[in-house]
Amino acid sequence: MQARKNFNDFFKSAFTVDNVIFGFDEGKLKILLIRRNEPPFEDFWALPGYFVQPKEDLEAAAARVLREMTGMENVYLEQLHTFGSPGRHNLGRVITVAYYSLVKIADFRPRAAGLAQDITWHTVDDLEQLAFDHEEIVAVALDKLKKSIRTRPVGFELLPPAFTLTELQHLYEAIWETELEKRNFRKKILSMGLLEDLNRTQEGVAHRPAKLYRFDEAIYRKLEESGFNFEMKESKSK
Amino acid sequence: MQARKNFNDFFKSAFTVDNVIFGFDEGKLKILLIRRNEPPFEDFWALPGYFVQPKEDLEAAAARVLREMTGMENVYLEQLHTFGSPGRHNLGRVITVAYYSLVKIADFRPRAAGLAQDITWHTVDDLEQLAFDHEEIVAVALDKLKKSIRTRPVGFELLPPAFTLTELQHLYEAIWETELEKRNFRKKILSMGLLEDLNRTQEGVAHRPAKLYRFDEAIYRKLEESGFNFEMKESKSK
DNA sequence: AAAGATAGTGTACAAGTTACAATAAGCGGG
DNA sequence: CCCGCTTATTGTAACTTGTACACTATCTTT
Repeated sequence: MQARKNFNDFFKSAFTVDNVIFGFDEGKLKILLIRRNEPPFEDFWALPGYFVQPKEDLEAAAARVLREMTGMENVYLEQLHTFGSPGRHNLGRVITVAYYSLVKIADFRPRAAGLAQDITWHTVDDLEQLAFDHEEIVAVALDKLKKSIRTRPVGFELLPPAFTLTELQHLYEAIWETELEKRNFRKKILSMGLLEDLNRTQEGVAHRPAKLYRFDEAIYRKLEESGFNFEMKESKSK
Repeated sequence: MQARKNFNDFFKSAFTVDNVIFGFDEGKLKILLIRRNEPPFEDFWALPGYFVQPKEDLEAAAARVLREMTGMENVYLEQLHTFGSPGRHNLGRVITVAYYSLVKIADFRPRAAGLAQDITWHTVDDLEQLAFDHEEIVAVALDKLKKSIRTRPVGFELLPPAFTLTELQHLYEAIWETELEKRNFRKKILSMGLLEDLNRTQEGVAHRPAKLYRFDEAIYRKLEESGFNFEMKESKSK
């Protein structure tokens, strides 16, 4: 096949992590983008990302980027896909491990500090052209998110600790780009027994205030162990 | 944050692809392993893998490894997860992009040729210790496969072009490590309309021969476009 | 107190899932 | 050729889940 090589003879490549950070606000699904202030793709919006350090674990690198850019810690973070086409970066070969995270947008405090870069939320259905292959990465992340909220209770990561059923429904509708039937949605989600009624209601709304719920993760863990499968369906109806 | 660096100052790492190649034979789920003939982990079984070449796409590298090791082409291949702990390789930092593939084991012709290495199938439920972190990679692949056959008709990739319903059922049972109820399994899979009855039967068996079916991918594509979702459930019963 | 807005709820029908057992079709041996 | 062995094939009733659909309740504002 080929002669035995010394380890250091093998090709090495730069590698980064890029983070698709999802948030939910004003009834819309958003992602956090950073405006580049140096070439290549200067002035384009891009996914937050950075080079992985020599002794740094991949997930740690993704968490670091998240912390440095947004000040947020302990948020939902999961590896998505690795993108490594030889031509994806024009300064040389860069392989990127993409992560996606789900954050409560209210906790976001942009840490623009030393960066002098814009960091802002963009609604996903009207993105301009992004740097590098980041549009493709976002597309893969969206696809993953759509599947993910179907089979795991991750949607709650995008909502505040106390939320109304209508807010939760709007979240699903925004991600799936469908409309769901109110009574059936409530029946389904409540029947799983994962929501705790907080016996509180919304305040400051000009109509009947809705009850507030929280997601009970402890119960979910217990149910999961005994074979329970979370599952929501995109029904076809209005 | 930090001074602007020249691109070439960033840390670089070696990159490999590793391939979890699944097959199904004798009613058991198997994976293809290669016995290492050089340190580190000399004489340990390992996943087939190799360094990614400078201008090579990741998926192309995975396909190349598959071809070189097994002679197989055009098989099901999908990216699984990227493993990059700083300590996972003791000669230096090596990041591996793991792929998994599903092959028809009957097509396998080991190309041991120049390699002088053993390449053999191992049943997944009794693996010895593997090289590097390959046990973890296999575990992730197994997990993925279990989920995958539930929601996409990929199981057929592991079966010969013509198969019986019992074989298909055994495949699901092997992967899920459950037993399924015969009548309900058949009803479910046939009701999807994805199987074409070949009007042929098994030969050379000492009992009533079973009908042979094939998976009709064209129909699946059509159904998928119109919103159909493949879905099989691990029922709890025998 | 009336208007405006959103919250909250029940029921009948359809579709899908589950549990369960008897008959059919080949082969091989006597 | 008949019997026994082995696996293949099939239906139905009870139950669970999904779907379609519209009215009343509660709060705020004027």
